[in-house]
Amino acid sequence: MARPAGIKGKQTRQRILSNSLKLFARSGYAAVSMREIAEAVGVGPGALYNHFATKQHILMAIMEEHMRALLAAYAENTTPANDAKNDTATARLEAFVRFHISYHIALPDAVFLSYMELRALEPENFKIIEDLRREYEAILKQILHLGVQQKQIRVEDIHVSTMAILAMLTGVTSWFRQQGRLSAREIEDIYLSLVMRSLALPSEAKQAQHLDRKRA
Amino acid sequence: MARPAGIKGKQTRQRILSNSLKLFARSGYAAVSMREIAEAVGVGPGALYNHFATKQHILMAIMEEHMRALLAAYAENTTPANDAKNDTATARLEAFVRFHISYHIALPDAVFLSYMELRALEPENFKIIEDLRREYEAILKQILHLGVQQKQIRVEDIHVSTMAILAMLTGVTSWFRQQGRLSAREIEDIYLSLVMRSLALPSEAKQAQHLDRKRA
DNA sequence: CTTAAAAATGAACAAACGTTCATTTAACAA
DNA sequence: TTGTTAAATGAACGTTTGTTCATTTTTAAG
Repeated sequence: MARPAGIKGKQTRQRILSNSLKLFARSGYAAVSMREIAEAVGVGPGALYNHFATKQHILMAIMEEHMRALLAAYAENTTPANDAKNDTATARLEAFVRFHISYHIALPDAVFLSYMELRALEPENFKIIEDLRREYEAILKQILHLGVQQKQIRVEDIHVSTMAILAMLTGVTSWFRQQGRLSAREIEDIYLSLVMRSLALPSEAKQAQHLDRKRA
Repeated sequence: MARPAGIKGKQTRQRILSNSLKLFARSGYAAVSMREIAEAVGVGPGALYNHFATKQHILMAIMEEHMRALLAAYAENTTPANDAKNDTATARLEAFVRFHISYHIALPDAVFLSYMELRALEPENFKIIEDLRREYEAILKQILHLGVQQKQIRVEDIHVSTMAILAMLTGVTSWFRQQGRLSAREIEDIYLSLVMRSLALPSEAKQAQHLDRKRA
């Protein structure tokens, strides 16, 4: 009887999300109008409301899907097989740093938006995204905890170190350009060295020397 | 109703700036209306235009005054007398980190705003603020250059390291709360340790070797 | 084909926007 | 005191805002 959830509809929904993401990231949520979004998608203003109840719902869908995709990508990156190999804090830390940098370089708009527009979320939506964010932060925090237990790293304060390292790593999105002089892999290596040394990891010097030789 | 007694223009100007700063930092430039600002200041909407030509002029005044104050504060912090003592990159780096953290903890709203609302600036205003920002970044970059020359630090890439360290330090504003468990000085110390180790300073390397006797 | 839901339209709405302006008042110099 | 000006008012203007809705078109099942 009823028309099954049209494939055409899902396509438009995706186009609304991707175009909104671009516009929100460039100009900010409050500065983008529904008419701008509609024009970018190539539909009339009213069509947007067949897929999202309000402008806020568009923002929330972008943020929530991004945060869940981020957590899912990390979970997949850290399969049981990989986790068995990465039984030391050092190995897990390296895996985390590489994952974080590469993911953030690949999706700078979504990362930027999810950080910048938290304040545009209504309280109940804010709470949901903030919880997902804390879940992600907890991953790194646990790695640092493990590292301290295993006496592989030394830090003054686990919480502050977690926040400091995440800020440093996420900051890559503010200057990285796809056509720049450094490849994604090189940037990974540089950030990894900075992080490893900042945590006073024993193998840090070895790693840094290795990179020095490669560069020279 | 009309002009209240004992109120001077300069005072109102300052009140407009400070209230706008609070509102812009909380909700974002585009999401704050001139009427909201006027209400916070305690005047009618029209009164704002006796002091600023447009809403954009208010934002620009806040940002430019903040950036110039930041540069002036660093210049004052680094007097010729202090600079003579701090003739090593290590000493200058410590001074920079302590200055940056304490300044950013003291004025989180202005820092946050000047970083978040760059995109709300019209092109010519954007260029002015971006130049001031680069001027500040150049301070740290020069310190790293000096450190490399003096062989006091070792980094894979000076530019990336500069951006990474600044992102890490500036990130303190996103989690620091005045009533938290750590004092400003303790936070300074923690960030300083992270930065010093991440740049593989000789004194820190020695400690790292101590922890890693096998390799030493 | 018929039918009914899904999707898109674009005019319309009330509210809010940044800004203007004629007007009134406070402050100060002469 | 008088004259001038900076400061404040609040209604008003023309736009733009997010959203709604009657209507039409598209799609696919029966």
